[in-house]
Amino acid sequence: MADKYPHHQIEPKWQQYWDENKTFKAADFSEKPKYYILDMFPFISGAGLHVGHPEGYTATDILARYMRMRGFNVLHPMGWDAFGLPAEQYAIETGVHPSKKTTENIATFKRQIQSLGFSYDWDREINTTDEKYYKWTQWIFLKLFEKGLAYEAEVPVNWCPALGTVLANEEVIDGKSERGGHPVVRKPMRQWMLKITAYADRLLADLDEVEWPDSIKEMQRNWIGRSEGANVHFNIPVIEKNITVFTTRPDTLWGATYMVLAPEHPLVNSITTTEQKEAVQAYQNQAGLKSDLDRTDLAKEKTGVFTGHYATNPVNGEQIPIWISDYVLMSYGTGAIMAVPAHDERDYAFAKKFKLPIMEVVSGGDISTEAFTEIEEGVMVNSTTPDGTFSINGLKPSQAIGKTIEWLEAERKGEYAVQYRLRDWLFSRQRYWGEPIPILHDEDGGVFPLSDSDLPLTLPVLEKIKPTGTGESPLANAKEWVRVVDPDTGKVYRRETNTMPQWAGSCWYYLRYLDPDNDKAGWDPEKEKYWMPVDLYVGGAEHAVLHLLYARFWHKVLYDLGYVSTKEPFQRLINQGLILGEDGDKMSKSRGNVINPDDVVREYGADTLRLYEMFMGPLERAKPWSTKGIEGIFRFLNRVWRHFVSEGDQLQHISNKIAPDQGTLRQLHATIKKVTEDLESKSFNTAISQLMILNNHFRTLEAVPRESFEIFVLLLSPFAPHLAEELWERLGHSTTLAYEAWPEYDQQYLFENMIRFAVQVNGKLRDTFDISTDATKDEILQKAKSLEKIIKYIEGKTVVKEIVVPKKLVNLVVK
RNA sequence: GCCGUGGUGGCGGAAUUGGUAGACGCGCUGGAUUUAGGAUCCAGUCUCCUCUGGAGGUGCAGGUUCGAUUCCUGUCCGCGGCACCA
Repeated sequence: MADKYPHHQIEPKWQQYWDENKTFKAADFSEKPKYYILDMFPFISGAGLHVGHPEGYTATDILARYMRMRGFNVLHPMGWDAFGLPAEQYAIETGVHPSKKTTENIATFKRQIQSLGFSYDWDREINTTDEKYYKWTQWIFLKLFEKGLAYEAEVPVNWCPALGTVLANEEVIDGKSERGGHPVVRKPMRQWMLKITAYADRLLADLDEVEWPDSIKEMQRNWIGRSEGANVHFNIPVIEKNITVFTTRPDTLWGATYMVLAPEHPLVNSITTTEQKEAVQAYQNQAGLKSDLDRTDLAKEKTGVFTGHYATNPVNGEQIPIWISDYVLMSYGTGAIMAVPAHDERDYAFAKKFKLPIMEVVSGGDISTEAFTEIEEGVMVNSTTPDGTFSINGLKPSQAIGKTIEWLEAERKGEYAVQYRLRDWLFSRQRYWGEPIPILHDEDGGVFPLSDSDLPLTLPVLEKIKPTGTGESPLANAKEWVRVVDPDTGKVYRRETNTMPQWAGSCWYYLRYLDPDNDKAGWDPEKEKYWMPVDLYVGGAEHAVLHLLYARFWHKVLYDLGYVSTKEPFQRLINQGLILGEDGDKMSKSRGNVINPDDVVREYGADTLRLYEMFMGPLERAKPWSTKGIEGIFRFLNRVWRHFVSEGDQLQHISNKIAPDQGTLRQLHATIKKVTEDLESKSFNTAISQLMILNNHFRTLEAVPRESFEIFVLLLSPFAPHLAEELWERLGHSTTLAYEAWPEYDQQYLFENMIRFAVQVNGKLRDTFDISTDATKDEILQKAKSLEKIIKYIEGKTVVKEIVVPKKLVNLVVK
């Protein structure tokens, strides 16, 4: 191993140099154009970094370094997302306070990240659990509250009576608690909600303004789930009230043969007959145990109970039975639907199971076998009011929808409506390790926000973090903290004991990086105007919907209040794919396939790890780790080093005297072009293979001209910065190459005077030939047809078509 | 189930305004060097066949085209998300 290149010396040396010289400190305000490149900061767990983290971090680091060399003022920060479940669970199990464990874990993450030589401006490091940070998270919550976007509601949670605590979905497996296997029930509990639905239309519309992958935009659009239709009012004679349903298909009103309410619908009790009471209540209890996912999408078999009463169909006066079923969700629409089994698949399945009538109002399908749901095909039938004054018969469903809404509005039986699938954000957690919600309650149910000057509201230090047994947060155990007495009035308040979800801190961290030490404000508006928006945001695809939607929502609220100057926080977004274990499975402790970057750095060095992570394949794709693959990259860096640095530690095979030959110039400039273009398109893997090709070429030369080699070193430097800095220094430069100008290619060296053409006969490759680049089409054809192998194929046949693709191929079609 | 995404040699992958499939790397085979092993260097390496040539080949089945990994239809399988993991 003696002849391996000395990464153990080189890497710490340059990390120390960058640190001491603050090489990567980002200046607020500059003549240069700014570039804000952001990583999704890591969620801190006890497991430390795994090789999946550095994938995105390496990609952004390469681009950050590249952009500096292109003359940009680059902001590239890092911080820690450190509230959340793991530290709290650890505390419950071991008695170690979450803040202690979190501090240790952060130290590990930081050491690991720094060992990879990323060019972060460490003066901007942030930590969501730092009270100087979460003071401003709480401040934003107060802004949301003042704007009426935070409210309390009764919402079901996963309640585990045996553990005396509320569980996260993740902690519930098949209706049992992960720890102990105790039964878990859905229990309504008072919760803080954020009214993200008030921003649904803007969250949807402004997706057009950001440069994100179409697939991510599509997922967000589907998540928001805008649908247009009508609210229709059905009279319920027994209670002399209306129940409003939302439907996207008001044209099928004449086909509504029954109505379904969500089991939790507030009117269920009042419209249930005595005979049905028992069955309805049993069903309600049962439905309460299921999650929405179990109730709707995963439920193959429909269930439900008849309430015993009827509703009046507003278009024809018919009495239709009212059922309850868990495929109707209280959280979507009005919690009630009109069921049109002939033209809705779910209603069809339900009607078949409970033998309810199926009435065709759009002809064109076969409703004896399945629901017919087309709206551009088919013709409305049986759709006339009893008095004959209104009919949509004969129309296409898509035309009938609008006409029916007009009629409903005129008759005051309904109106146009837009519904979103997006639900308000359940914002409270019954946990200790989160930001305290800065709210006081009085005995009469009054809610009082703290004033800005009371912030931060810090977490009380608890001797032991343990469940309260009531479902309240462990904070409720901190009696003195919870009880607040107004010094002026003597009035007693109770602090909110719920805390914020982990998402809160990550909803605005990109703003805190702009001004991390400001204790007067979350950030300085001038700095915000200079740096925002984030020019490139890189992180895991698993955040495609939730984190990105929540952060966009907060940003828009801050925009409305004038605290930020851009409508959207993240102008460009890239999602990196998962790095899988060597066995092709997701890395996890239980599978034993986790690769620890510490081991890789020790064995091969940071540059090798960085290069390998990028060489594995396209950034966005999931790809398996390979120990053999990383050795290949290590060999490449070794070859670079050993070819140019002698045993005696002197530069070799580099000449000041010779000029580059044509072949070298062409390879060199092709490499500048390819690497530059690949960096622009984030195709890191192919950029690296091009660098390998150039190095392979260099190694065939007696000596490489110094200027050519320097260009190679600069091109390599964003990928393998330690090695590049070391070579740069040995080439006689006294300062870092981090701000050297990025090489530019010259088109003239790429020119070749001969070009290779492929010759196909009937689309099959038969031969190739070389010809001058300025050859005419006729010359090319003539040459192609004169080739021995080609003559064999066209002899005695008629050439019916001759295709010449410039600079590529000739195809002769013969009969 | 719904939404999104992917499927190319033994492996990771390359090549798409439709134009020579398999760049680069790994692995493997042979050779050089070495007391030996490792490391390093050189050459070869999609599969098959009747081998100076030819046939097949990009999950599967079709279609469009002079020509399809690329476009279209259908289908199978893997992965990510599904609102309290983040």
